[in-house]
Amino acid sequence: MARTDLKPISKRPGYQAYGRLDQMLQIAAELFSDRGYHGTTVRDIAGKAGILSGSLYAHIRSKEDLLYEIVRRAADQFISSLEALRTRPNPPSERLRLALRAHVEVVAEHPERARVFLHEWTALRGKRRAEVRRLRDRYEALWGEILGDVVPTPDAKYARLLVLSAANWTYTWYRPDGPLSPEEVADRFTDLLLDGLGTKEGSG
Amino acid sequence: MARTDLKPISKRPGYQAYGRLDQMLQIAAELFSDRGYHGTTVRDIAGKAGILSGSLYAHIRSKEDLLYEIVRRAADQFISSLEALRTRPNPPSERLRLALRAHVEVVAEHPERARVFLHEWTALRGKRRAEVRRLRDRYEALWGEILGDVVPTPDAKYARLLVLSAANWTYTWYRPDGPLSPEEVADRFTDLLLDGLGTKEGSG
DNA sequence: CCTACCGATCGGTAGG
DNA sequence: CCTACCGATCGGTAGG
Repeated sequence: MARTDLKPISKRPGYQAYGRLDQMLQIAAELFSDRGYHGTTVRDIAGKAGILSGSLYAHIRSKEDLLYEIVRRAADQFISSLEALRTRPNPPSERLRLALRAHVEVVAEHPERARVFLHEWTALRGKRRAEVRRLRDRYEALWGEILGDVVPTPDAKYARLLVLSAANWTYTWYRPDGPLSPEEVADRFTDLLLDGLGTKEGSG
Repeated sequence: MARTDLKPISKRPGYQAYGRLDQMLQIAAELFSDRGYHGTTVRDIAGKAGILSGSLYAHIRSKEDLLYEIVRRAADQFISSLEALRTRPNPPSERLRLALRAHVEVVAEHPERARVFLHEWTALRGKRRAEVRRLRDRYEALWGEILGDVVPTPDAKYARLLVLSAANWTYTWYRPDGPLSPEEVADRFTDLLLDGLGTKEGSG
């Protein structure tokens, strides 16, 4: 399970180091999110980085390297933010609230990475695509754990789908510069999910 | 507001007529859904239709014509299926149930068109993109009407986001050949949304 | 709908 | 990271 195919010029620790490679990954994530993987050219990416397209290949081996690395790191963020909650001894409904907060916060922090993780990953092929699918399955399994403690078993499947839908769709509408904080969004969703929205019945 | 830029060779009534153009739209929808608009070539489309790429242009003026026409027709389906419910005098929660059924049924009938409508539309540019955005806004406004009758005003905004998330995310996981009927999915979601999923509390 | 193409652009490389 | 490319493929067209 090769961790990455990026050129081993230097062993950079993480996304936040802001070396040249990290900068290129950030630029690529924005463009892939905006125009899609196939709608983005290596010249677009190089141009935004202030270099010529050929020079990109001093840092990467292929365009797909960039997509893979963005997706893999985003998956790590989503997964580890949920795993961090497992150790805390909270009641199930509180764990649901914290999990939704964690998810929306990851989306809010880097919407472009979230979008690439949740959609553009389909442009990956072969082994890398299969690996990303496993990461996605793992993330969904973590949600299954959380929901299994909240909802009776026969409903847990639909509950998981419902919660994941709400969580995953956020990247299509949430704007970090908008009026809603990630926490506010997550808490409203949690309240509506736990209590239900049927509070006006009989009036129609 | 030009309705279409397709060549006016013949005035075909609708999608179900299965003339040559409709067949090409169906093929294009499947490929766009599968590989994305930019990931699909006109040679892919022509190949699946059993002709050469140049021959496509006897039916269309550009590749974008195909995308636009698929998206426009899909939008019509989603919108009219919700508008059809407005005339019926149902209680609000029942209208929510019927609306979710209608949405999931449209997704289930043609998942590839739903996917193109809900995602690949972003590949459209200029006027066509703006027009599709208006169609999407209109669809969301119809949901706003429905939710406004179910939920108290301050929560209606989040309720609409929650329901639309559940509805719109279905195309990513729903499989027509799977064990779940559209109605079953919609009804489970409706029950969970109306009643809430917090039924195990205190056990964790 | 085919034959036969076109200019533009694509991802990527060699050699500095 | 640049100069200078490469072969392949792209969306699309002219003329039948």
